[in-house]
Amino acid sequence: MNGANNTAFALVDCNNFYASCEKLFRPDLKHMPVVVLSNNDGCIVARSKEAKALGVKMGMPLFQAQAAIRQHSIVCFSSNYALYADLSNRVMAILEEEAPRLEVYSIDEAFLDLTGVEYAMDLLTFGKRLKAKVDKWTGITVGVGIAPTKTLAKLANEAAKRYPATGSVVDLMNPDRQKRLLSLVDVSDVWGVGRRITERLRARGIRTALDLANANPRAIRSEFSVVLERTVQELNGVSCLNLELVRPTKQQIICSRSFGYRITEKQELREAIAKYTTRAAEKLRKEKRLCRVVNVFIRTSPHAHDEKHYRNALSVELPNPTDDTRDLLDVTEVLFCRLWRDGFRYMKGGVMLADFYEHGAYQHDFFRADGMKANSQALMSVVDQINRSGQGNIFFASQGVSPQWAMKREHLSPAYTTQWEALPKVW
DNA sequence: TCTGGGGTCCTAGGACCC
DNA sequence: TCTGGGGTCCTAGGACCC
Repeated sequence: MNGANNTAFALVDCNNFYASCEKLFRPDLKHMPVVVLSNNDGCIVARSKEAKALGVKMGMPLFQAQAAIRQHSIVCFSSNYALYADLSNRVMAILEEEAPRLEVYSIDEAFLDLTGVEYAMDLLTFGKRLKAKVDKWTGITVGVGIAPTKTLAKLANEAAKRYPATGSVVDLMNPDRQKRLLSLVDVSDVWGVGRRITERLRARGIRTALDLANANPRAIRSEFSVVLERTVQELNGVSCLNLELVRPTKQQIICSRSFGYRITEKQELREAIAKYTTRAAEKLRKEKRLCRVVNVFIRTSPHAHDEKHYRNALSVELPNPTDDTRDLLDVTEVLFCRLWRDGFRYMKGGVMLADFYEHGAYQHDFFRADGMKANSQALMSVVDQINRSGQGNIFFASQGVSPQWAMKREHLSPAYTTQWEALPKVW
């Protein structure tokens, strides 16, 4: 915690990021309403500003939005993460040039440390220049919120979106301006205050962000948690949340998907679990870690009220940590067979890895045969290289050859920036 | 018919130990 | 007759985020 602080943060986030990425390569859609769908084309996860204006809600299931989509000719895209990740990297690279101390908070947001910048330049001017540069170089428009704490920077960024007169850049360093904004913001719009906490705060008469800022931090701590206490401090300009410059290594890796249709055959679900195991193992090796705990879960749809439900999960602790796909497949196969029950329509399954170790940092169990398979590292790195090369894929037989359960992606855009064949053509 | 995926942090409560 | 209390570790579940 910085007691006497002169910190300054900027939060830069990309407007309607996924929808903007899709529009970038389709100038014909420039003023058209566009939405981007979640995996399996299930829900709406991003909306262009035209789609928002038509009342399309975030998180709405596609089938519920169908009528509006047809009526207003809204254009739908399946999510294309290769494209979004690539454009995100471009935006982040530009931000880093301007403010080297930055934390990439999510695919479309970054916190920048602007401490000291005010001695060289007015912060509002800095923000406007930053925005102009990203807009011009990438075609992605961003909003910028500047404040002494991360939580206030989030609110400044919200205000930049909400009030067009700001030109999408808001400097909230001044305490009087902070108070004025806080009084206009509902407490549910504060970062870290979700649905549950909003209800409980309202019951105590705390309705606006200013009410929360004026609450007694100690009382908040005892009635809620240290997390919300920090939020109160942050709203008062006392910085408690520091910039995380290096991404902390992951604590767990999850690979799970809803299926394109309900699965009733054991062999199909087995193949799906094998596929997720393989993907999780790839992620694990990318993190350069070994894992010791493996968890498998399967379940039916929680939304289907007129059929029987089943959900279950099992984990196991391995004798020795591993990153070898073959070891993990052995384990998830056994767990899966113990989980499987006939007679259900399965909607989703997944694999979770946890309890990570660095290579060489783990003392192998003396009394067990050394778990490491011969040539494990060499084999796995060859597999990873081939699969990354784009020249083809090799996979383990247990995944099945041509899975029918694969994701539904009926509205996928081309890989504009990551595959030569898909580059847009200019005539 | 059709409802995402992948994370983090905190807390309460039980097990266990001395 | 009367049977402690404090500390640590682990796990499940809740709440939040994008």
